[in-house]
Amino acid sequence: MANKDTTDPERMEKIVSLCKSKGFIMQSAEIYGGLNGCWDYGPLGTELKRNVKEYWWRKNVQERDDVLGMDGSILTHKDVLTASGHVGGFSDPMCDCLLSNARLRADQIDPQSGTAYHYTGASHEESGWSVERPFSVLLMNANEDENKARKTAKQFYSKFLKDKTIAPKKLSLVGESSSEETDSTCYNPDNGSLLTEPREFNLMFETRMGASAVEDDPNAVAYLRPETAQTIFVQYKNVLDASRIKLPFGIAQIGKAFRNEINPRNFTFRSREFEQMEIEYFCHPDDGLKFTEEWLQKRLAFYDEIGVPSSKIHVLDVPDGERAHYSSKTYDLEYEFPFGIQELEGVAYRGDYDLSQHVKHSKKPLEYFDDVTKERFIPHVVEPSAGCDRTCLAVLCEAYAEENLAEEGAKPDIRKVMRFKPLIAPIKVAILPLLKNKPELVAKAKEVKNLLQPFMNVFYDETAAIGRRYRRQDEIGTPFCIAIDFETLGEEEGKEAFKDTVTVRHRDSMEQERLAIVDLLPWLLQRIR
RNA sequence: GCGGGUAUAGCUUAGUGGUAAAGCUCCAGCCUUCCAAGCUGACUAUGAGGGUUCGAUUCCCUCUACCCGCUCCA
Repeated sequence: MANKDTTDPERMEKIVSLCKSKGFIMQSAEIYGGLNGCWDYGPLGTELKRNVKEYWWRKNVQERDDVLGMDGSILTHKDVLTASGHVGGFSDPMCDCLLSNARLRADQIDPQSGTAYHYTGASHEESGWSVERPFSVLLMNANEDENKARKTAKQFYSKFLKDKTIAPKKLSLVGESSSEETDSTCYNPDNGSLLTEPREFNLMFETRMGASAVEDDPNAVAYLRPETAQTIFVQYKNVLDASRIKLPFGIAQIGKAFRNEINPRNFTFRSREFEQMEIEYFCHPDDGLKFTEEWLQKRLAFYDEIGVPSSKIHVLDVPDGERAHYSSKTYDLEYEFPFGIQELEGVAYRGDYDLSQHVKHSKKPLEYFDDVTKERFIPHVVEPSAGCDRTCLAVLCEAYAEENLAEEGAKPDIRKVMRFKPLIAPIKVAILPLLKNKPELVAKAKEVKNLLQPFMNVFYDETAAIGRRYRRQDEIGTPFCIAIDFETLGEEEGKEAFKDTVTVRHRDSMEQERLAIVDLLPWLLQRIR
């Protein structure tokens, strides 16, 4: 593992700020104070995300003979997620220590025996302060007496003091205290403090379907899917039968998934609502590991093509014990975000776990029959599962750049540039008449705009000076700017040959070249795909 | 979920228990023949809710969101 610190909070702040001010990504429901862990994509962010998804779809579905698409429902039958293990195994009961706030897994606490002392509250006579709240302490060593328990209890009650200058020992415990011998998992083994009741942390959003009259009907429960994968497994047989495809083949899906994360963090990186781009690739059991390696390479190439170079991606071969129990091989693709090295995608060899679970729970046969070898088996699955929002965030982070264009010694002139690959850029080309108060230039520019608009996302701008307009496009990552000038009109003495040509200005180099208007469309199409 | 921090205009920041300031951006106009020129003008803000107060953006409480550290992450 690389231990060098790649974090850069200031850079991240600038990126977040640019995302908002330019309309890439905004906080959800901002005017109402925001919704925790939810984000909205603005006009440019939406274009960017569409481009990422469309390119992913093109490369992984349309340009392959062995991958088919689907689009499953978000509301998910509870039995599907029971079979997958999400309903039962996805939640660990957790307890919090009332004294230290440490969080413990309830099923990992060993029973402690000793004498439990119970208190009902505490007060501070001089200030008149008091609190009523039951609390208990377990003394686990025979050589400790109640003074130890009282001391711990006072520490607990002192947490409720507003005046932090009052020492815990100045408090008086109130109410009847009682004690008994016990053997219990209700106490923190480290300090004897009472723990909270075990609480379930299921990360799935639960909802109820149908009329409100059935509110208590357990059969009305449905979930927002916590991953897109299960909708694929559940439809695997239907897709197979409907499409006449043969193993090995994949089913791809782009769609929303939802997890009630305890702690959303890092801008859009960990959100409660997020979009996945997943392929479940079904194959013969003998081929699983081979395809895992193949998909890893394919996925790395993909990131490179959209502007996230492999040099910034760390491939983690997830070691034994850290993989999901059903996976015998998992690669995590991690990107050097400004807030740390974090996972973009997992390529997991899931064996036949998912399909077998659905066979077991649905009692429907999901075997594959190979007509050539006469074999009947449950296919194994390789799953490249990418986070779409994370990918977009990585693209944004990677694209962000600042340049100082000023001469040495002069005051800095900072150019902000989003160096998106043209393929991914929200706007492909900006059409700019050199001046707006010359109607011929404006008319010609609009002509060029109308020529290109049916084929790509273009932007027309006639306000302000041309240099300013170039910089504006730099900030939102438009790779090409077309300027319509007087030479375009063919009115310049001695430059009649330039009639119906324009200058194309390149975002990254700021260099310009002259192209005939008739050549523009093919020239651009070649560069934006 | 715990601890710490933050919240003033689209962005970045001032400031104050008594009319909230600036730069940039944006918009309109003038000007402008290729990289944020200049001039004029306009718009826009104290996260939400309570409390104290004659008066709160400022002090207090609660909530919400964001950031950092834990924790968690099938």
